[in-house]
Amino acid sequence: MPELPEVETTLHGASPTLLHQPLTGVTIRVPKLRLPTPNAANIQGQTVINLERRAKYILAHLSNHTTLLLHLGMSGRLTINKPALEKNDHILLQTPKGTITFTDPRRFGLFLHLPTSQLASHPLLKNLGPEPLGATFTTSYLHQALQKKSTAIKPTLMDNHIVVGVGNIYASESLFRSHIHPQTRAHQLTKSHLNQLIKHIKQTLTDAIKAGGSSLKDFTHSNGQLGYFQSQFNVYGRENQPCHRCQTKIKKITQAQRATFFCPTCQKL
DNA sequence: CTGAGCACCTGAGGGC
DNA sequence: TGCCCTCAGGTGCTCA
Repeated sequence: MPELPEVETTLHGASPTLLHQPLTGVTIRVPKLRLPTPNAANIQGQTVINLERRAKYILAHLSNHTTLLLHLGMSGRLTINKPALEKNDHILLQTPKGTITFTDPRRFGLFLHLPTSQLASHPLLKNLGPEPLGATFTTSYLHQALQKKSTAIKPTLMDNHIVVGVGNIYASESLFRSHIHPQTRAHQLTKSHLNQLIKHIKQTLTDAIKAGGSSLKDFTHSNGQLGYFQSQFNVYGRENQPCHRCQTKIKKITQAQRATFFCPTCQKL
């Protein structure tokens, strides 16, 4: 999937087609993604009055006090004005500016239609931690949040209760930049470690957003262009290749059933 | 409450 | 060519 930078890039890519536009055509071609999909008739004709991102969700607020909640899952993608309908094109949103197609082969994505007033208390949203790029994601917050966490820092960074939007790629990349070993127990990190970590999470995500998101197998910009942050990865996907900093071979391990990449020399336990 | 493991699902790529 | 295995960006549920 798309991690936070890809979601952010997708949102910006789709915005000119959707924002302040009426949804003149809505086609929903799949009964359920991760959860059942809504009835197109309830969405059609509404105008998109605002677009925002929360964690990896894209929220499209509609004129009738309802909101479309979109999550790209692992393999979801939005494309503008796709020339032909293909397999796994699940949802089409048409406005006078163009058509947005939501494609998601694995169907781990989400498309829900909810009253806007219910968003804050919705089970998927109510327990989310702070935004990594927000002002409340600080060293003292993280220190407090990790105090009782004896789990390894890498999977902990991917826990949405602690902080949202840090996925498998950027967790590894941020830890590398911070010189922190991914297996370090979260509560053992000092404030100085956490200060570095916060700084590098923000920096890594910001760099990736500037670069237009990473271009992994299933991700392209909404306009079809490829992001190029991928070429800047220091550790992710680089098993056995030399560390950019010290030439040691990058190691791959498994944590919480997910691949973790790190440099055993630069990142000490 | 916590942490570990499994679940959802398709498609790409490697080995034989 | 084809079969089988493993792996992939996420995240919520169940069970011990």
